[in-house]
Amino acid sequence: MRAAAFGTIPSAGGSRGLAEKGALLPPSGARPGYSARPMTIRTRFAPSPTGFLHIGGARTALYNWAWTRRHGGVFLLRIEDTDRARSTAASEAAVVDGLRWLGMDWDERLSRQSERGDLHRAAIETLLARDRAYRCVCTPDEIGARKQQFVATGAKWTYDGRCAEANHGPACGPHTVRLRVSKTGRLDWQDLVFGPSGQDAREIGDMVIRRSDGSPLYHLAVVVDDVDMRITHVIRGADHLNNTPFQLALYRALDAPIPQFAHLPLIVGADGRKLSKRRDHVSVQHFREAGYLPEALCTWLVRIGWSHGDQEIFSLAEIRALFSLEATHRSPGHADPQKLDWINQTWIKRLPAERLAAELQPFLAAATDADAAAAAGSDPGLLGLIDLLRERSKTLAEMSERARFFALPDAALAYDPKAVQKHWKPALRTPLAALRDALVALTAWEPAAIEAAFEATLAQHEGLGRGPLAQAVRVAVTGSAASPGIYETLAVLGRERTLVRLERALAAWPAAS
RNA sequence: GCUCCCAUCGUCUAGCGGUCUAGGACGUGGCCCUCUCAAGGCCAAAACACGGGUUCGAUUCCCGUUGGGAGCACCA
Repeated sequence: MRAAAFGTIPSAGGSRGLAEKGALLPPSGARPGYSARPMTIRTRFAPSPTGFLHIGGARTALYNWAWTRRHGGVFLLRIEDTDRARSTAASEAAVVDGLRWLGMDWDERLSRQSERGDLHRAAIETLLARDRAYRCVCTPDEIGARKQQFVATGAKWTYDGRCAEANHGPACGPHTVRLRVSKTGRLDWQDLVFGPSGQDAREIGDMVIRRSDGSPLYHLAVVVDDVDMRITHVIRGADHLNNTPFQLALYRALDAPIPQFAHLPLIVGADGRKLSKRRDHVSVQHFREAGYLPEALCTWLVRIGWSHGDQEIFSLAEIRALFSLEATHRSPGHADPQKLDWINQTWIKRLPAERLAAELQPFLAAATDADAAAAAGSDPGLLGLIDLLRERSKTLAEMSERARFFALPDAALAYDPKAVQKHWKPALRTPLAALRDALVALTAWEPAAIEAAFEATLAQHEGLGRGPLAQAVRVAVTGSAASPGIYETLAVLGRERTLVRLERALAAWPAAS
C-alpha cells in the first residue's frame, strides 16, 4: 500500500495528518519495493558562513535537529561556502560555535559545499550528455533587453529558450548551461508543513545551472549535495518555497529520489517584515553576549511557529521529545524581545546555582574586573547570592550588575550619592552603631539571627522604623538603595565583610548640620 | 507587475463544525504582599480582517475581497 502510493504520486506524502507517519518512509522518488522497509531519516542544516549564526538559521537548525533526533535519524551539518568572498574559517567557526552553544550536535563529519565541486561539475556533464541541459550563449545584456520587452506583457519572465535547440558544443565560446525544464505539467510536492504545494512547470523556465566561468549555481549544488548525502527530508525556511519547483525539476533530471520537504515560516521583525540586520538583533552571538541562556534562546525560537498546548517553557530534551512538523505553523511570526526576557528569567529561576555561577563568571568580570570576579567565584556565599538574585535578573548581565557589590573588595565599594543623601540621615548613626554591636554579638550568622538583631535595635530606639534602618544598612553594605532582602544579603555577604562595611560607613557618616 | 504563501487579543499561541459569553502566555493597567528592588498572588482591558457561500449550526470547510509576507539573477 505504501509502495503504491509512492509509485503513483511524484512527490508523495499524504495529508498533513499523515505527514509524521509518512516521514518515516523513504523519499517519495523511490521506486516501489524500494520503500518496503523503513529507512533512516537523514536531514541537514546548511548555513552559509556569514560571520555569525542568524537566529532564523538557528531556529531552522533547531527544528531540523529536534525532529531528526526525535525520529532517530541522522542530522548533518553542511557549510554552504560557495561564496568565497564571505566564507572564512572564522565565520564558519562562528556558526559552528553558535550551534554548539545552543546545545545542538550533528552526526558524521561536517562537510563543506566547496569540497564537492567535482561532484557538481560531473552532474552538469551528465545532464549535458543526456541532453537534459544545454549550453546557452546568450549574454546577460541580451537577455536583459529581451526581458524588458517581455515585462510589458505583464507575465513572469522566464528564459525564452533561444539556445534550447541550438545544440551548442563545448567550443561555442563563453556560455552558461541551462536545465531543460518541462513546458507542461506541474512541479508539485506534498509539503510537510504547507501541505499540497507546487506550480506549473512552464512558469519556471530553463534556469542556469552553470555560470560562464564554469562554476555551478546554488540550486544545482544543493540538489546534488542533498542527493549525494542521501538527505531524506529537507527542512528549511519558507523563503525557499519558491525555489522548490525548480529543484524538483533538477531531482527529476538527475533521476534522483526526491526527498520530502518541510518549509518553516519566517521570523519577522517588529514591523512584520523580514528581519533586518540594521534594525533587529539577529545574531545568536549578540544574545549570548547580552546574557541570555541557550535554554532561553531555544525556548524562544522553538515557540515561534510551533506550540505544544499551553506549554511555554521547553528544555532541549523536551523539544527533541515533543517537536513535530505537524504542529508547525504556516504564518510568519514576530520575535518578541520582551517574551525572551521573561523566558530567560524563568530559566534563571530554574537552573541550579552552580550552573549559573559558571555562566555568570564572564559577566561578572566585565562588570568588575578579573580579580574581583575570581574572588567572587571562590566565595562560599556566591551560590546563596545567586539564589537571591535569580528572582530579580532577566539576564546574566543584569545579575552581574546586581552582584557587583558582592564581588567588589570592601574598600572599593562606591556609594550611590543619591542613596546616601536619602538614606544616611545623621540621626541614624547611633542606631546603626547599635546594630553593629548587636551583629557582633551574634553567635549564628544567618537571616533569622540577623533579623533578631535588627528587631532588638529597633526596640532600643523609640520611633525608629524598620524601613529607614534597613535602607541605611543597605546603602552601607551594597552602595545602592536596591538589593535583595537585607537580612539575606548580610547573611550571604558574611560576618566579616558586613562588619567591615558597616565600620566604613560609620566612618563616612554625615554629621548633623 | 507576475508567481507562491499567510491571516484568532499589541505579540507568541490553544481551538482541528456545536464544549466559545473564544482558553493560556508575554506585555500593559489596578489591587495585595512588603525593609528597597524584584519575585509572587488576585483582578482588568485586549482578538476570530471583511463579504459571500456549504451546513440545522461556523473561529473552524469552500470562494472572493482586503491586508501582509516571500520569491521573480550567470546571489545563496
